[in-house]
Amino acid sequence: MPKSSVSKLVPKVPKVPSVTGTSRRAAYSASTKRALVDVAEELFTEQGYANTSLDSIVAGARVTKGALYHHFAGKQALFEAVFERVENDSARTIQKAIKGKGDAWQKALSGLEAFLAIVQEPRYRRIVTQEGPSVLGYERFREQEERSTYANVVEIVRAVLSAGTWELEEEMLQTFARIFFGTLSAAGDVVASSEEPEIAALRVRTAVGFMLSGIQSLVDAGVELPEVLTESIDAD
Amino acid sequence: MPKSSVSKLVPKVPKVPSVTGTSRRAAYSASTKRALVDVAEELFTEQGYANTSLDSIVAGARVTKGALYHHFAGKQALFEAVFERVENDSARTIQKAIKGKGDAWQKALSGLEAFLAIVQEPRYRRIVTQEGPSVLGYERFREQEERSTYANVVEIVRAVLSAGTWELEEEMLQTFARIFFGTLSAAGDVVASSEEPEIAALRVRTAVGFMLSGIQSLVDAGVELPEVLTESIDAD
DNA sequence: GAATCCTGCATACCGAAGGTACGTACCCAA
DNA sequence: TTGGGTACGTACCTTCGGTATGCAGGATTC
Repeated sequence: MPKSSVSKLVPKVPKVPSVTGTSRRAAYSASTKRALVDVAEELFTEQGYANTSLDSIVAGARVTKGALYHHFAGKQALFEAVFERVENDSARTIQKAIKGKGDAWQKALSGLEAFLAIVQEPRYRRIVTQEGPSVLGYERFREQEERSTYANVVEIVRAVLSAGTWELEEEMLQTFARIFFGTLSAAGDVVASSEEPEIAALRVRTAVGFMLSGIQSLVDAGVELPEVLTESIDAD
Repeated sequence: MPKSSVSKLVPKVPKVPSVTGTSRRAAYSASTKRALVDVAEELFTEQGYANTSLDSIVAGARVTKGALYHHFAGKQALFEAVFERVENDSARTIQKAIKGKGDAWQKALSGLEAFLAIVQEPRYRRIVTQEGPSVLGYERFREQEERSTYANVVEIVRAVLSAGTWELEEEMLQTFARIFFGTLSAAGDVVASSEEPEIAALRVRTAVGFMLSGIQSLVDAGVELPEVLTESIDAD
């Protein structure tokens, strides 16, 4: 579709740079970059990574591939930018939810609610949960995760497990956080893929609360290690 | 690379079909189909789905694309065949591990061990965990999962939770199984991505055993619902 | 056992899509 | 005003999934 005339409308310049703050040119550039990420996020969410062509993205952003390859190294780099933004947004939302809650357990429950809400968002499901590991590769996926949503879970787990009187080594806490993160992801998945999210959320809260209260009772009782497999622990 | 002469070696025909059992032709056909799945599994595991070209697959199987498209509808269908085989193998391995163990908790622990071993296999990590959801799409991914590895987890959870005296509705059990499956997947992931799998496996057993024993203590005590969020349950 | 049928491939080709090389307009500084 | 470099646009290349078609040779029928 040759539509080469009137190739770009006027983007909204956030502020008026008087002398040498942000130049006019830089503002335009940032705007088109944002537009590319916006359109990419939308199309990736709707159609998936493989089924979204760069042509459709640049068409949606009303630029050409030259612009895209000026701002990003390639399709994967563009996806990574989208991925980071979704993750950062999600992490901020969770952090807001757990901030100010005094009790560690209250934090945990608030965090659970926030996480359940986020994981139901189509963009999070598609871009982070579904396509993230495949497109970015497992290594980069975990790296990115580590710095955003997962970090919140670590803090929650740390707060909860620190309530007990026993000392906990960092490695063990990381392990616990990782596993609990998997628990939460699956929990969110149940809700998100359910035909009745409300009812499913009730069941999920029950199940997770079940596991949590089980841990809580152990922490309160001052139990240090599960008796179930005490024999296999002495090698540390 | 034109290498059209001597295009195929003699495949091993399993049995001699005397009258109308399995014809010679059909044996050849099944052999080339298996060869395609074999090579595809190997290349998908090593390079991932997107980075593996059909040309390299058919070259590895010493056939052409004509053969591939005769046996499979396309690249995705070939992946699905590989996926199914990996899942079925894994499910069988787990089932062997938990068979014959009398106690429900012994079954759970044996199943955990088997699952941890499987999820460390490169082919399972890459094909099922990493690329499965993206390539097959979430719907088909869960469908396939439902019939194989996940089914074992459901049985284990059912056995464990039936140990209590309380009755449990099916929906709640499914929810619990899904969440616990997520827990196990994350647990396996920790081990698989660790630089010291042996030590990581110890920590994982401790953490999962922790959660299990927490549940166990509640089941033994006859607790029906966690007190933590009793107020949000009465809507069922 | 000869003619026929049909399966099981091979060959050649097409179009889409990611990526690249190069040209250019225009903002900014001097 | 002029040089320079950023921020794109344009044209093209290559790879790869998919398709249409041809054909050989084992199976079937008589």
